[in-house]
Amino acid sequence: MKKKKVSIYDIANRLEISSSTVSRALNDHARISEKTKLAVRRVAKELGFEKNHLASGLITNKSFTISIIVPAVNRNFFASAITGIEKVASENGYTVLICQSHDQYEREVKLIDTLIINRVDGIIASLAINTEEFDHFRKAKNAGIPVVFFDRVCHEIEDTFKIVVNDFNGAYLATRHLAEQGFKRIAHIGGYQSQNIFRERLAGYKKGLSEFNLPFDEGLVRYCALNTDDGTKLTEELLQLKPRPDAIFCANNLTAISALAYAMDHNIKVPEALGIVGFSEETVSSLLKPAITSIRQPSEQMGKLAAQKLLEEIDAESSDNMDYTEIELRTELIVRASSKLE
Amino acid sequence: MKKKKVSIYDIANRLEISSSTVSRALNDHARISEKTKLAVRRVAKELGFEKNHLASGLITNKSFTISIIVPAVNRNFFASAITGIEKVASENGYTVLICQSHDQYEREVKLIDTLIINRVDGIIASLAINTEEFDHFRKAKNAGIPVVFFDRVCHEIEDTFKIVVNDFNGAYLATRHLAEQGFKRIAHIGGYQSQNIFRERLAGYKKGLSEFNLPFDEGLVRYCALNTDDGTKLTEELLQLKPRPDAIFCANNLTAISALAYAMDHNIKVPEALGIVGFSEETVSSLLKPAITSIRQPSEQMGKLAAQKLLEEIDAESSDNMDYTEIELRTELIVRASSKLE
DNA sequence: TAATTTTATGCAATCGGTTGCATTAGAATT
DNA sequence: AATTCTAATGCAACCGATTGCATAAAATTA
Repeated sequence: MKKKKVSIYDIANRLEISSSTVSRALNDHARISEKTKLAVRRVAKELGFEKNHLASGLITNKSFTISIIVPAVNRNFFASAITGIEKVASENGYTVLICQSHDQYEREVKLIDTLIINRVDGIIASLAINTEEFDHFRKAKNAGIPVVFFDRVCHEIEDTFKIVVNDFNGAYLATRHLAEQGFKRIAHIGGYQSQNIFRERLAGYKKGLSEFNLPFDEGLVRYCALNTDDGTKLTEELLQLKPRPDAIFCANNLTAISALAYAMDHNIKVPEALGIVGFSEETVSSLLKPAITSIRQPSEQMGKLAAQKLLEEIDAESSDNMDYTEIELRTELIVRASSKLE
Repeated sequence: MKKKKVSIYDIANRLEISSSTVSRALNDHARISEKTKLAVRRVAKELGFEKNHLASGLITNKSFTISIIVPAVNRNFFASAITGIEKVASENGYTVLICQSHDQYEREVKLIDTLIINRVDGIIASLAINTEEFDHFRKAKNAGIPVVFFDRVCHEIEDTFKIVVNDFNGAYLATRHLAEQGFKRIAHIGGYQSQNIFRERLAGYKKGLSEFNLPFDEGLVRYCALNTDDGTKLTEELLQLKPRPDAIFCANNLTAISALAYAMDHNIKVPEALGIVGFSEETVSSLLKPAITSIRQPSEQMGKLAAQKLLEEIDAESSDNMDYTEIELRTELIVRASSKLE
């Protein structure tokens, strides 16, 4: 049984004033004298008063809770984004509800429903890999709940902030780097093209190729859910092609790691016989032998920005005058052993 | 601006009955006729009614929210425990609030305060590595909020459920395995001994040694926070000893991965010149070359159990008749290349 | 000193459900 | 037909904080 807690009425009784005065004093209302405010604060502290958010939320129609929906929390990129979001949120007195879609569209839809019912004040989301339809987010918007997308964003809904990195450029940097190292047949393990970011990464890959006059060959490209199983299977497929590709640019890091594992299993020397570059970093990227070259994304920064934009929108009186820009951050190429031919 | 929503009063008006009847009908109260219930449900659906949890929570003093506090969400063990907790929680209509202590005692204390203020219905926690004092958890208990510990548990507070694995046995299995493979000088990178699980793992290690008549040598043991930096530094220290250890049993997986990385950097062949075994699995454990032998923990199962026990305690009228057992699950040795001499 | 303004506080309704107790209508019993 | 019982529903208080409006007290002005 949860204990009864100290309420503003207890403070009011003790000081023989009304509860409205206590409420106003605690909220630092201008119409309350300094003397009363001090007294109220003192007694509040004395009794160990803690505001009941349920009660104030009921009347102000706010929960001071925002929610994050990500595919999975155990990927480094999302974990650091979450860390960034949490920092900004807690600074502003918000609690953060973390939800995992496990990259399943159906779960994402259900989660949004739950969040609407629970009246969260805002939602930050990165789409499940198979989400191609966005009515659930529109439903949230219609319920008056602001939505901010990051990384895997939805362009179909225009009145939302979007925080992305320059995926095109990142992929271009990665591919160019491989070409500069002298690799000639550069394959690509990409994500399903339903997600914009993976289309961008494919486009950047193409640009990287063409800049070095390397032909784009659809046969060297594979699309998948970017998990380890896919990575292993598709690496095998690619490496059985004749002639064999001499490098792979992977659209995420898990597939890059599985590509590396596959190569080593089959005595294919990395980077001599196969150059590998990944996208976004895992904690272990630098620990693997050879360490994996990768595109670093400012994940925590993205999280912070997403949270800031969301709070901005929550605080705005009406969302009519919102300037819904898409914010694009820069990526960085981190060269490690898996792609360096010297 | 959040939109006004349909309330039970809207349903009551439409049907020209009282709000209490609507409330009871929706809660399937025995005293309401089937006919009325059906009508209420129909209209509720028609109008798109969604119960306001703030309002009902205010009066029932429940939030239908439970919270998890873990050191970090981006470790595989915690991520799967969270997944387990979420499954059980959502089946029972609870929302899960995930918090990260980032392995810092101070943050853990703050988080608990926030949770108490937010009136969560229960807390599931795995301690920060430097938590040696538990008043914050007692405070939660005193506020009437049940606490369940898992993995890194607190034995000082007796009236809580605790879900653990047999750390002693896991460590014993790991060490015995190394000894069986013929390794003679087995070192140990352990966690700070403030945490019970790391004391257990050390004890299991000792038993494994003694069973094979290998002497326990304090000089071969190091204690740390078990992050990658510590792992790298301490591996270096250990490998510079003369005579050099020929195997390392690491108390977690991150340190095992860094030990492997260090060895490969310095041309020390694994497993021939150095056997490595870790504790608990990361997604990449099996992808590394050589793949790392490890102790597998039933992490999702632990999460499920923790959630079940917590809900049990929440539902119990008074906590007097709770049977606070410590539940111990089994670990399993997964032998991979990093320790197999053949 | 009376009238007016300013400042500080209280009253009471409200948010949206829940619940103990009272009430009504209808069925069952005598 | 009168009485008792039961099933179904309504009344109204309540959870704890917020807030528009009223009012009292103090300060200022005429």
